[in-house]
Amino acid sequence: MSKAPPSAFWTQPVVDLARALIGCQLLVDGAGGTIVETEAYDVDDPASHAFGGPRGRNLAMFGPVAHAYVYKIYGIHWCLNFVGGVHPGSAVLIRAIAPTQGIETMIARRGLSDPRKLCSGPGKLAQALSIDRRLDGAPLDQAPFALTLGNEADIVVGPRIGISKAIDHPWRFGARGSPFLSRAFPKDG
DNA sequence: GTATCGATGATCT
DNA sequence: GATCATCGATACC
Repeated sequence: MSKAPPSAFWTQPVVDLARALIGCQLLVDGAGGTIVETEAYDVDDPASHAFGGPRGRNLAMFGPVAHAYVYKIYGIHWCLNFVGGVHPGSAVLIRAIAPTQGIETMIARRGLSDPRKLCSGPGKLAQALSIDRRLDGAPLDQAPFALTLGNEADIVVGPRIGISKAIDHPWRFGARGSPFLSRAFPKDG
């Protein structure tokens, strides 16, 4: 059976954490599935909201690990991050999930029936899992969150998506060949 | 298949 | 006023 991550899981380097989260199961109020795509954002990373120190919306990033950081982007979409890493201010963006539980609920929230489009992107999964500002700073080991460790051997790496700074860091991770990724990886095998 | 663009609001200069 | 860790609709190849 699956277990919740130990505290040491969260305090490993954030890039390692992003890789380790691939294959873990994430449920929010009973809806969700297997994490198939993540990105790491380090505290000294110009592309990170934490760059420049704690202020405004990024305060949750400097809070305790194993908590959520949720923000709104482009005035429309919510994005879910997991706070973790060696230093305060780093976090992992959850970019895509393979839906396994609460699929009917997620279909209703998204207004779509194609399972490949339910959670294949940060804004999409936030809508499918009903993520919004009320979960900013919420602990991941308590309801409505339920996170359990998983295994994923075949992981692909690539540059992060949608950023304009530090674009060369290969800090995007995905389950190779998954049909639930937000986009294909550049040099997939 | 790829390219471009509008929505819509918080944050930053 | 510009930018933004996005998405979906549209136009074109």
